[in-house]
Amino acid sequence: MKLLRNTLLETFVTVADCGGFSEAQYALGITQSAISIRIRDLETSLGYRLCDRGRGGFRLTERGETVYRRARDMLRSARDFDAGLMELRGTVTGDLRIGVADAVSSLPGLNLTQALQRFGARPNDVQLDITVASPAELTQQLITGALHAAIAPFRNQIADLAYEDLCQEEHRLYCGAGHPLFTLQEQEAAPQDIAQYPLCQRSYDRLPLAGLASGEPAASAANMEALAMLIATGQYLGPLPAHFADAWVRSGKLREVNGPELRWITVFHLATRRGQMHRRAVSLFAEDVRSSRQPPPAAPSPG
Amino acid sequence: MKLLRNTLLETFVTVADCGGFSEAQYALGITQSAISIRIRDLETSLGYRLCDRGRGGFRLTERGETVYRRARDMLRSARDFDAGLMELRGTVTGDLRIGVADAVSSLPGLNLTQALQRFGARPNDVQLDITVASPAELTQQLITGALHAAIAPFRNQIADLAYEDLCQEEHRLYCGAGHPLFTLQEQEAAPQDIAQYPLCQRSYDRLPLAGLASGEPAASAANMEALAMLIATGQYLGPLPAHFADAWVRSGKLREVNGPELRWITVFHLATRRGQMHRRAVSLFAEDVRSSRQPPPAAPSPG
DNA sequence: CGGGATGCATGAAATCACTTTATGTGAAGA
DNA sequence: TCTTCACATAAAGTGATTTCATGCATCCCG
Repeated sequence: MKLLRNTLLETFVTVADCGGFSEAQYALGITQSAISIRIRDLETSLGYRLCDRGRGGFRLTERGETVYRRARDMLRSARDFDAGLMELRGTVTGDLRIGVADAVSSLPGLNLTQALQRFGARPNDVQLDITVASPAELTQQLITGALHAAIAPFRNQIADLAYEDLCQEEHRLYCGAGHPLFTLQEQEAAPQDIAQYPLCQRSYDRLPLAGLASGEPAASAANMEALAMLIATGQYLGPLPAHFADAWVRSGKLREVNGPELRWITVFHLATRRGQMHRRAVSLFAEDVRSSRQPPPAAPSPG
Repeated sequence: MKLLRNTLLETFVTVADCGGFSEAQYALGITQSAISIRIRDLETSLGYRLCDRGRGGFRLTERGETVYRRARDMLRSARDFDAGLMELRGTVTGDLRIGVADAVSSLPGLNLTQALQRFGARPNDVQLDITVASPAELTQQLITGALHAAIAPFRNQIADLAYEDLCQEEHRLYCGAGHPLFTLQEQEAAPQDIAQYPLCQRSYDRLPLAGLASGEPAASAANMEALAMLIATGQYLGPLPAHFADAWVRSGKLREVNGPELRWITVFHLATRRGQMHRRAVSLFAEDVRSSRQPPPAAPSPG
């Protein structure tokens, strides 16, 4: 159902996303001709040009950029509005846009796969959309309404959002084959030993490696897999979530650096925009996430 | 221009406002027949009944109430969205909904009439809408977007809103003809004398009459004119803005009660929702309000 | 209990808006 | 120069909306 929509604006946003009229005709399911007319009509009623187009390429004008951003956000909240009205009927419909931090799938305290299964098993007609991004980006998107819920370690919490503790993640320090500490057997490395080696970190959300990091890390990566590769080069020491590094350790590519104070705990949260919970799809998903938490592993049972 | 609108929802909101189909046909400018069809279509696509109607009267259903509130708010922000796009053209259009505290027109530090004149003299095509309400109500309406700007003494300031000092208002204590203190000539009344008489106050936004008020005021009024009438009965003492009480004093209906600590200063603010200033109509109005402030009267020049 | 008035629903015809089909235009590239 | 590409435009078809005319149920009044 589409109540609060506008064909012209939707066309414009899709065209901007597709980067041209001819490409957009497949996304919109109408002919290029119709798109041309719609954009012309939109420009006419606005009174200014939204994009330069033609054989020379497609480009939004400055105003077009502004209109694009506003229209995209507005259409999103219009979809949510529609979904809210539909949910009064009792059914659960609309978009559910969730965002997660990276490597969240192997988090020991939370079985997100199970949560998604449970949500999908409910009688609903919801269009799921999952994004992976940094906590800062997730926060931004929650505020604008681009996301309904997000799961990540939110170090900086915002008053406009509601946070709920989900589980913990343990970070440890690792080195790769070829690193001087890699061959060190069983012994603990002293803090001053460690401090002399270059570190690598995630480009956002740095752990407080107090005393270790001498200023800026020598290398950084936005992605967890990429960070692990950096460490595996043997050139850097770097922190990784234990659950994520396990596979790398088992395959012999990484090795934990033991030492005092070399383990950190990060708390994962479920964040939602306050007042967003009235969307049933959102609150149901939150419920499914909660019930998919797993008790912390009380020492792995010896096989 | 109307870009992001929905005929069905607008019809429903208008019908709800008008309290029936036949009344709404004049407001909407279409026949009752068309209204009937629109409401039916809306109900069909939503899947539930919005209102009971017929010769037996018109009444929103419970869901209808919810849809009404949400639709009203959504349509308002849709109008603002449209206005924002139009303003990119350079013209100033759309709604400008402002709210003021009561008796703001005679405020000595601010010539609101002049501000409105200046705004109206600008080349614009803005539909003005002015409401009078209590500071608390104004705050609420600013948050929901029902108002773009408000002028009042905002004692409790909210983080979501931006406040700007405008001017001060002096409150004094008054009594009416027939009150024991009314005949007291020129002398000051002692605090303990005053404390024995019943007080009346505004039902919201009470002044800190520390030491005077023995608990709750004996009477209260939501409206300044009403409060003045209460005082004029001679039964109560009560605070009023000096500029407002002047006319009453001159006509002999009220008289100031002199005494130590019997004058209070209230600060008037211009409040807007943060991020609302990008609407040009709003920022222009704010400018006009600012430039219509008047320096505090440095003792009236003797004629 | 019956007549008139009121408030809404419905069917058919008219109107309006939007889409497609077919073709034109102008720039880039061979 | 010729072809291709990306969009613009005209004409005609299709579908959705509106009005007009009328029907139905309820309420008011005597």
